Amino acid sequence: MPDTQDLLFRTLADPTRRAIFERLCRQGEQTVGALTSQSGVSQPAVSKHLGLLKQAGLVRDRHEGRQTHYSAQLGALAPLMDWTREMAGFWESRFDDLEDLLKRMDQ
Amino acid sequence: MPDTQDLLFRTLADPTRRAIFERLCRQGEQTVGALTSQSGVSQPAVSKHLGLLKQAGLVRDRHEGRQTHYSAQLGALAPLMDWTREMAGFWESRFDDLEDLLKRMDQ
DNA sequence: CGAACATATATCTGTGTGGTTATACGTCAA
DNA sequence: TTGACGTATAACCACACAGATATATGTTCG
Repeated sequence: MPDTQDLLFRTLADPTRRAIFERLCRQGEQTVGALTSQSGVSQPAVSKHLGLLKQAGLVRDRHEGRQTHYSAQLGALAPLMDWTREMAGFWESRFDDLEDLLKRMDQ
Repeated sequence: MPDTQDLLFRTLADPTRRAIFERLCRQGEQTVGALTSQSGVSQPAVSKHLGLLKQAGLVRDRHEGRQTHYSAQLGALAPLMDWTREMAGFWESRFDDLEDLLKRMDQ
């Protein structure tokens, strides 16, 4: 069972899938057909990508007649932002430590 | 030729590789041996991961005698933060648009 | 020099997964 | 009900790639 960050990174690692997600972010809710027409891959491939995006919590689906509308769930990106900030934070704290050390050495 | 974001996402998608990078972020510069001892995979595997991390600009290497020291290059995470912010930005702007629409409808 | 060590490269293998086509499932219109 | 449509699922294939083992490259020490 992969943790949330792993699932997010793995899900967004594929260019086609990420492009679909980006499109949903930029242009809002879209049907599978609309997404397929600009994806460069077949409709089943798009459905599969959407399934994985949904599994990662990155999209919602809404059924309306025979169409399915998908939309981005931006909240799902939070763990990614947290992770990035955390990594940057570790770096900065180590940098501060170094700075302190240099200051003490300077005395 | 993959763009920077694609390379970043793909590089960080692997759990073993991401763990190595995290360790370098948390604990600073490490030798290949030190990284190997806690990675759960073989030394060649670690070397290969470090090679990919380096290719993505996420780590630097410094040779000292027969050891190689690796350290995290946090600047390389910037495109990732930019992308995340961009996606969140699109979402917010669409939210603002909706708000505007509702306001106009309210009049 | 030769041996132990640290890391990198070579080669191979198994598997995960993105892609396809074919088909099933649900919905709307006639 | 029949047929067209929109989407999802099934079955299959090809390929990328993470991992292993074996070996090469380079370094320190005796």
